[in-house]
Amino acid sequence: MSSKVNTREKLIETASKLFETKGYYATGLNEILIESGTPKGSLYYHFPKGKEQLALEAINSAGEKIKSKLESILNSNINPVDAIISSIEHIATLIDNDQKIKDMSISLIALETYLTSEALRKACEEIFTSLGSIYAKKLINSGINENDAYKLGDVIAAMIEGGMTYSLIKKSGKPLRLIAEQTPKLLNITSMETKQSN
Amino acid sequence: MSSKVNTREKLIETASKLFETKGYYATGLNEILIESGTPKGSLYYHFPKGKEQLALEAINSAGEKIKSKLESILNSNINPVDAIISSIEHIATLIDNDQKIKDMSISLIALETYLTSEALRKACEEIFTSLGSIYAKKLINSGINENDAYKLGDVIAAMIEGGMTYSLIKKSGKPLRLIAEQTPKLLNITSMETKQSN
DNA sequence: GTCTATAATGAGATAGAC
DNA sequence: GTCTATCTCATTATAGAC
Repeated sequence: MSSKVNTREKLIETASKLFETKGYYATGLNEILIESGTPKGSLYYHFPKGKEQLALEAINSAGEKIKSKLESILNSNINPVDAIISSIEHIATLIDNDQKIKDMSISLIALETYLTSEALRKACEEIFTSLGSIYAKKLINSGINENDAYKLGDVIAAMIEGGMTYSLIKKSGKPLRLIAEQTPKLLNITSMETKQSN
Repeated sequence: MSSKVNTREKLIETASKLFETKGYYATGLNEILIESGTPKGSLYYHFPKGKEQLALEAINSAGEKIKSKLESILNSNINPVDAIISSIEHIATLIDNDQKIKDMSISLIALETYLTSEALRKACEEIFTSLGSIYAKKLINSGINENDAYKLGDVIAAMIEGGMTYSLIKKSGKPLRLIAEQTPKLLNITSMETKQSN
């Protein structure tokens, strides 16, 4: 039962949480070390390239969590519109209860780093693309044609990302709930168009 | 012709640009001073409370620019749907040409500071609220009822904010253009509903 | 009001013992 | 693989001459 894997994982876990909530530049390496109970030497053994390398792994870890959580929520509703709406309301509830981002969004670290680190930018880009695809696939399952579905998936993903920013800054899930309320308009027209041709 | 006002304004201007693009924590006071050609002593004369006070004024300055720019674009189209679409496409073009935020979004500094500075959080919240209202007022002018208009205004503002994040990270105006393309669906239904009762 | 020098702290990173 | 001591540099902020 060595700490071979655990130390590394614990570091990524802690870094992921702090980078997501406080941001990349506001989070010091020392803070990550103290909160994870790791000495500095171990960090540089596991992540020789330092903070940026740790951030890359933290972003990927956060991305996996966000993606799998979204997929699981979407899968609990057969109807894609209901599924997407409840995924939005789920985040709104999280923000109302606990006033910060945890396994919800990488917007902060993405905006902080896209100009300074191409590696981190690309990691964030891939996650954003994946989220759009997850929404798109749910729509495809309900009969919307692929082209429309991928367009809508990206629009929905971006809209929710913006909604999270609004909700966090306003300290209220309301902006997200307004988005949830308007979402059917975005989806129904497309699904009607495809169904009209039947 | 003293620098009484100019030094102060120049500092706010420079800080505003750097905070918007690089972020609050990644931007050092020294960087602001060098780029604006101001000695450190002057900064603390004009902003005794230091970086946070400067940031507050920088956020408000950026907010005013963003708001007035949006209003001017929306006013150049009578039709509210066309106006909103072209405001989105305008930002998309800016991002395609110049790969960073300038007088477009305060999302970055908002997400960086909402947990650590209530003053900055409130400043950002006010701007987000104002942007929603600007879209709402354009919709009200076209006959949409006030209640729906304010809901839609916030949704549109949040959606565009998320679209900017997506476009910046993807280094492409495409996400914003997809949003512009889908926007009529969001707006037409409401406007149809209100017009159907005529 | 302006400017320079400097303090005080904390950051990221490294060296080397164990 | 782990841990500690330390280096270097950049940060925000202050003191005091002009």
